[in-house]
Amino acid sequence: MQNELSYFHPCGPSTSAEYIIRIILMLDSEKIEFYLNLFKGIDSADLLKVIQGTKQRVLAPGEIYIREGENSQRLAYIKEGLIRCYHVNDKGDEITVLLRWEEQIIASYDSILLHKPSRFTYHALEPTTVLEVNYDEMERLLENKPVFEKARYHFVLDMLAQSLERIESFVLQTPEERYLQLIQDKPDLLQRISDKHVATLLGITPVSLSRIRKRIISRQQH
Amino acid sequence: MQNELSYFHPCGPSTSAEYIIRIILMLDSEKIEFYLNLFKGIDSADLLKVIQGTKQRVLAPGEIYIREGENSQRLAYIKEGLIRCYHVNDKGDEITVLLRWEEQIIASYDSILLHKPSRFTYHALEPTTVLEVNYDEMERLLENKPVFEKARYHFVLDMLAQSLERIESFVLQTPEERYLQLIQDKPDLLQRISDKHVATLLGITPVSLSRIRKRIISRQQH
DNA sequence: GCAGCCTGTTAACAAAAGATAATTAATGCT
DNA sequence: AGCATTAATTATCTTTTGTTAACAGGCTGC
Repeated sequence: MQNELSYFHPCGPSTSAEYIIRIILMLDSEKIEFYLNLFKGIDSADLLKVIQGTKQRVLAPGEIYIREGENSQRLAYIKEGLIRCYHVNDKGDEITVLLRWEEQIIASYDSILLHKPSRFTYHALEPTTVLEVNYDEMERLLENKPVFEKARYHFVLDMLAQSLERIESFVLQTPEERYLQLIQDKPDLLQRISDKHVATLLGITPVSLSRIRKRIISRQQH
Repeated sequence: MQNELSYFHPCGPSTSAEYIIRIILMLDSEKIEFYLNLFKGIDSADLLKVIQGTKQRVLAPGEIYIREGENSQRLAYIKEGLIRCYHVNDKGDEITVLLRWEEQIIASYDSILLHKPSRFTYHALEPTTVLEVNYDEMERLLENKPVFEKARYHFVLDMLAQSLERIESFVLQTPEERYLQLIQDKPDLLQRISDKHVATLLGITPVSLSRIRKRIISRQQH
């Protein structure tokens, strides 16, 4: 990342447009997609600073991204792969609290939203590529920039809508209905992760999920 | 509300400070609390416009505030009382999806977040006083005002933190644990609403909640 | 007062879920 | 290939929940 930009010294640019064009030429399309996603229409000088602070990382399957107890300010866009956020209960079982995949944003919401150490561990389930920024730094950098404010508002709004939908599913649906909904909404997910992670995500045990699947199949045959 | 401000004509104010002071003198303290809550530090001219668009409403117990199918842009601060958001399932049972009380904000998130008709009905459970604005109007009025962007970001961030906490409770806790948590976090709530509403809020049936209570009591005696 | 309505409790039964353990299938590693 | 590890299924048993219905207490309206 740093390499890509080392050729470019931002000393007195003639116009904003020139800035943008030169940056874009240096970046691969995935990264541009990421920035446009996060900061639609932001001022180019600010955009440059953000780009300079962005790191690309590749996580191996099983690799921990944010550890429990850590106060991580990492905000990452998942370019490819799958990240699981889990909690270890008293019995030592890992409970999946959140799953995030390509084109989604991941962060320790304990640290970023509540300013406290993460109660969860975040790790990759597949080879995962993320583009990461430091939230604190970025916020300091872009404080009082209207476009940034708007961008992050819409980002949080989006997460809120998703969260409320998930709450609804717990209140209004049975575990079986939640499972059927999931395979409808994201059918490839079941090929990618183990059932036990799906189970805890749905709020049930792996054994129970296995029975639900059996029930569904026997109903189809009938 | 309209009355209180009809004496005041904003034609060429000398300073922002003067604006603010004159408005504050005309308002009762609860309303000021509301505005400060929503727009910490906003420009006084904008604040005035928002105030002019704010209505105070009193809802009788049982009175519907937002009806299912409605596309309501109401964003309300609950000054006093309790509003329940519920869904009627195929069997005709009402399922409580959300409960909001004094000092909280209530809105149809279907309409405001997703721009579609509300799938839920919102109604008062107690005599309830709300201060309401039209979200669309307000957004148009305050577009590109940095302080407003910041305020609404923090408001949504707050709701997101609450939502994520509730999701956690469904994934990590049993119904009984959720119930115990609720009476710890908000003990007065149980005196104010019926058990059946608590039950569906926890994702269980009223019968089941009754049994949970019995179990807890018998365990205490033992 | 009384009938009707609603709420909460209890009972009885069916269905589903949790816990545990054993078995089988799949996967990875050397 | 063979061994070890992990995941998924199945079985058994216990616990919990859902469902339905009955019943008691409280409240309301007439």
